[in-house]
Amino acid sequence: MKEYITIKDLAGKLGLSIGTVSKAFNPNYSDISVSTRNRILKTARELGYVPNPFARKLLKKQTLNIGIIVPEFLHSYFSEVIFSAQEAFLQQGYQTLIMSSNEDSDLEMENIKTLMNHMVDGLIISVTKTSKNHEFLNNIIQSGLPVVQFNRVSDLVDAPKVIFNDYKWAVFATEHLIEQGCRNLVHLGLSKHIPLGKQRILGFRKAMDKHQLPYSEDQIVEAGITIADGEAAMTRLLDRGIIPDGIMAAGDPLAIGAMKILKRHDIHIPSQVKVIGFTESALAKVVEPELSSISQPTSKIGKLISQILLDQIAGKPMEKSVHLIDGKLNIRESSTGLPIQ
Amino acid sequence: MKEYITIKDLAGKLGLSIGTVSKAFNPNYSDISVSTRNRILKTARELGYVPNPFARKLLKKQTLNIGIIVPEFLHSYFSEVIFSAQEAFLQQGYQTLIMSSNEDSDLEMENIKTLMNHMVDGLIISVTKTSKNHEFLNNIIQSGLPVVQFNRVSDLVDAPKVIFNDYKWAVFATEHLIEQGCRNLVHLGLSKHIPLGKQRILGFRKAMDKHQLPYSEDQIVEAGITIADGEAAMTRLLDRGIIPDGIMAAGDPLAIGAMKILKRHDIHIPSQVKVIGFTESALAKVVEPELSSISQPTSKIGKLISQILLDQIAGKPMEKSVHLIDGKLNIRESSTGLPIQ
DNA sequence: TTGTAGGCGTTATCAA
DNA sequence: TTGATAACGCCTACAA
Repeated sequence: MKEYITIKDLAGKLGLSIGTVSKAFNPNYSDISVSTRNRILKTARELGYVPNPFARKLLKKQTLNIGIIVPEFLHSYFSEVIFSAQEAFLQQGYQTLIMSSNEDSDLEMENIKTLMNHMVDGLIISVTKTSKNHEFLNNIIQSGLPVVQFNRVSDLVDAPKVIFNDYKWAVFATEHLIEQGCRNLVHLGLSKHIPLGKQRILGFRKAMDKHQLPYSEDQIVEAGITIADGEAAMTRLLDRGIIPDGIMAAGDPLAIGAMKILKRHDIHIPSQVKVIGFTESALAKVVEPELSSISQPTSKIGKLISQILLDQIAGKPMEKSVHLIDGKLNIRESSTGLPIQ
Repeated sequence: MKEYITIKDLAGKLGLSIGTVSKAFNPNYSDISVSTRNRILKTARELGYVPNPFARKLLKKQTLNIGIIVPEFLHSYFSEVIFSAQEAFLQQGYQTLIMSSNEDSDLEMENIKTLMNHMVDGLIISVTKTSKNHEFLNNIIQSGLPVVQFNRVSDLVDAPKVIFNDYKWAVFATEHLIEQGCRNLVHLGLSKHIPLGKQRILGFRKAMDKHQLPYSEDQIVEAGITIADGEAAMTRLLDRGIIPDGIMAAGDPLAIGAMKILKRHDIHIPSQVKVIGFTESALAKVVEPELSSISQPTSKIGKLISQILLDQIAGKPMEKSVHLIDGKLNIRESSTGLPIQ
C-alpha cells in the first residue's frame, strides 16, 4: 500500500493538534472556529488527505459494510437490483459485498459466514430454493444484525421482506390471455420450493376459476427455470397430447423454451397458442414473436431494500414486515397477434 | 453493530496473554507450543472469535480492498468477468468494490476517487469510450498503486492489459462468412473511440483483402452498441440501396438489430444474408435463426485479471504488459442455413 | 514458550 | 476555541 497522509501530518503542517484537525472533519462539532476549520479543510484538499476509514471503523462500532447474497446471476433481474442497491449504499458511505450462492444451500451458508467475518453492518439476502439456513439466519438476526429479504424469501426467517406481488400479477397475466380468447391454458411454473413460484400458480388458478374455465392438474407443470427447462416441459406436454391455446410462464426463459418447441412443431404463435412470460428480461424483445411479459421495477426494488436496511441499522421502528411491489404488463405480439412498437 | 468477541475476551477465558493468542492465529510464528495453539484455536471456534479485519488493516499497510470499474452492465460480459474475478479475490482474502461508470467519463473519475478514498490495494479498470482520465490514472499508477486494464483499454494508461484478440477473431468471423459463400460483406462496428472496435474493423479488412474481395468504405459502418443501434444502421444501409450477403457485427445486439430490420424487409437469413455476432451473449440462442457468434472465456478472463493484479501487489515482476485472450467460433443457423444443435 | 508494551489513525472526553 | 490523552483490536519486537 502506498503511504497516505495522516491526520498527524496535517496537524504538524498546520501547527495544530490532531484533536482540532479531527473536529474539522466531523460536522457535529461546533466548538471550532469557522476560520480554522476552513484552513484545515483547505490544506487537507491540497495535501490530498482523506481520513483513514479503517481507523474510523475500528473505533466506531460499525464497519460500513453491507452484504448482499443472491441465488444466481442468470436472470438480469438480480444484477439490476443489486447495482441499484449498491449505488444507494455507496451514497450513504456503505460498501457492498456481493456474493452468489449459485442455488446451493451449502455455499449460501459459506457466503453468510464470509460476510459475518467481514463484520457487515447489515445483510440483504435472497435465499436459494432449497435453503436450509433459516435457523442460522435467525440466530444472526437474534444477535442483532439487521437483515432484509427480497425476491426469494422464507417465512421461516424473521426479517422484513420485499417481494413482487406475484399473485396479483399472475392473475393479470392469465386474465390477459383469457381476454385474448384463450380457454385452454397451461402454466409453466418454477420449482415448487420457491414461494414466489407458488404465488404465481395461485394467481393462475384464481384467474381460471374467476372466469370459470376448467383445468386439470396436468395443466400446471413444475417446469424449472431455464430455456432448456421450458423446452423439456413443452415437449412433455405435447407428448401427452396436450396442446394449449395459451401459455402463462413463470419466467421469460421458460416461455422462450416453450416457444422454441412449439415452433419446431409448426404450431403458430400467437394464432394457435398465445404466450406470456414473467419478470421481463432483454430476451423478450429478441425472441420472435416478441414476448409479452410482466416487468418488475428492479431499480426501485434495489432502492427500497437498501432503504429498509439502512432504516433498520439506524434503529428506526419498522413500519411493516412485507413490502409488496407492483409491476407492469407489457403486451407484445406473442399474446395478441399484433406487432406492437 | 453487534458486539464481537475480541482477542482480549479469548485471552481472558483461557488465562493467556493476548500476545500468545495472537500468535496462534499467525502461522508464521513457531515459538508457541502446539498444544496451546490448538487449545486457543479450539475455544476460538467455540466462542466464534474472528480477528477484527479492521484492526488488522489499520496495522498492516494494506486494506485488502480491490476496486473494479467497468463502463456498463448492458452486456452480460462484464458481470460474468467481474464475478469470476471477485471469487478469486475473496479466496485470497480480498474484498471487491465494483462500480459502473455508465459510459460517462466524469462518473468514471468520481468512481476512481471513491475507490482511492477506500484505499484500495489495487484497481482493475475497463475505461469508458470517451475516457479523459488517463492522466489522473497515470498519476495514481506513478504513486505506486497496482492497476490492471481489461477489455476497454487505453494505450495512454501505463498499466498491463488483458484483451481479447479482437483482430484475429474478427478475421475468423469474416472468413467464416466468406467460406459460406458471402462476397458482398458489411461490418457493423462499435464506436470508433473504442480501440477493440478498431481491431475488429482491421480484422474485417484483413479478411476481405486476403480473399481479394473489394469493398467500399460504406460497407464499414460505425453502428453503435445496442439492438436499436443495429436497427438504425441496417435501415440506413437499406435506404442507400446496400444489400449485403453477409454481415459481420462487432456485437450480438448489433447483429440482432440488423436481423430485425432484414426480416421486416422479408430478406431471408441466412439464404439471402448470413450474419455473425461477436462477444456471445444469451441472446444468440434466442434470436431466430440462432446467431453464430464469437464467445469469450469470461470466467478465465476474470481469473487472469485478478491473478495479474495480485502478482503486482505481491511485487512480482511483470512478465508481459499485454495478455491476448482467445475465444471460440460458435457456428449456428444464422450463418449457415443449417440448424445446429 | 509465554508475557509486555508500543503503536497503527482515528474519535471522544476532558482539561486548559 | 484548542490541546492532551485514552481508547478501538490487533500485531510484533523484545523481555521474562
